[in-house]
Amino acid sequence: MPELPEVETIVRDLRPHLVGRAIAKADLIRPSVLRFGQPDSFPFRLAGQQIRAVTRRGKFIHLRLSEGDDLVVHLGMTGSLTMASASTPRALHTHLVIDLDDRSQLRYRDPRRFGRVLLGTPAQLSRLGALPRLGPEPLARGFTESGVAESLRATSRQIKAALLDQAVVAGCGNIYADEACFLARIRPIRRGSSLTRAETTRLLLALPLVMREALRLRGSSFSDFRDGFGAKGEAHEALFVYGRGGLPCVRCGATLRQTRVGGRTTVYCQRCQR
DNA sequence: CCCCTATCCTGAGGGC
DNA sequence: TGCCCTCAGGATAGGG
Repeated sequence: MPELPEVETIVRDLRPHLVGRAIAKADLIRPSVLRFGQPDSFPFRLAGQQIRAVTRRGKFIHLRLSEGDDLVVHLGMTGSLTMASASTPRALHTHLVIDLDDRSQLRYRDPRRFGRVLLGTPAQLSRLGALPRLGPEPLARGFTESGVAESLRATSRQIKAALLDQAVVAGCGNIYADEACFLARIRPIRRGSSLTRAETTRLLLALPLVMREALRLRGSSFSDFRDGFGAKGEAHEALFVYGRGGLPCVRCGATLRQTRVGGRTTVYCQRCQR
């Protein structure tokens, strides 16, 4: 599941191939993936526009286009956005293909279809609430002082459920929520209101740490994640707890406990994490 | 307002 | 081998 480090890996991969390129043609193979914008006019609106910038906000990828549009992509659970040559056969579940003026292609694929594509000017997208409100960026300067600590300590929800809320922290998903809780030695099932200031501080230091390390390793590829060229990352081999329920804790050797928080599989060490 | 659960969807993996 | 069942989860609608 692409979270912040995976999405950032893709953005950095794609940026040098996309910026400055013009869109020659767009093929919206499965119109239902377009959640904002008109499917019928979509190809005409994109054709001829130049890609000016490729950026990320939370788990959203933004292609800023020359006529003022943003083409926005969210990868959901199983989405991928990759460069390909026009001669490569398209994989099953490819929903959008964009031909560029250098005869390369940008392909959007998403078997499970939890992802989405949006097209509009930033004003249109924000005016009609097409994009959700997003909290601070964990990798931005000032993250630990951004007010996240206060919102975590103010909620009665389980701390991991709050971390997964994109309005609280942008870009955090199931993997790195578990990893950050482990590194901070905090039980993910604790209520936010039960955390001390010292504990929220540890958590807000741990989250960027685990994300930077995952970014260095080009993301976690459990089943579906692929970078901008279709290759796997290596961060999943370095994870402390995610996917390791029932296995020994890397720190103390105790058996890692697996439960559910907010409908998500959650793994933690009963001895290390209080 | 706040919190929680069900829902969308396909493919992988287990059991028999 | 093949069939059926369960499970994985990001975002969000709707209920309590």
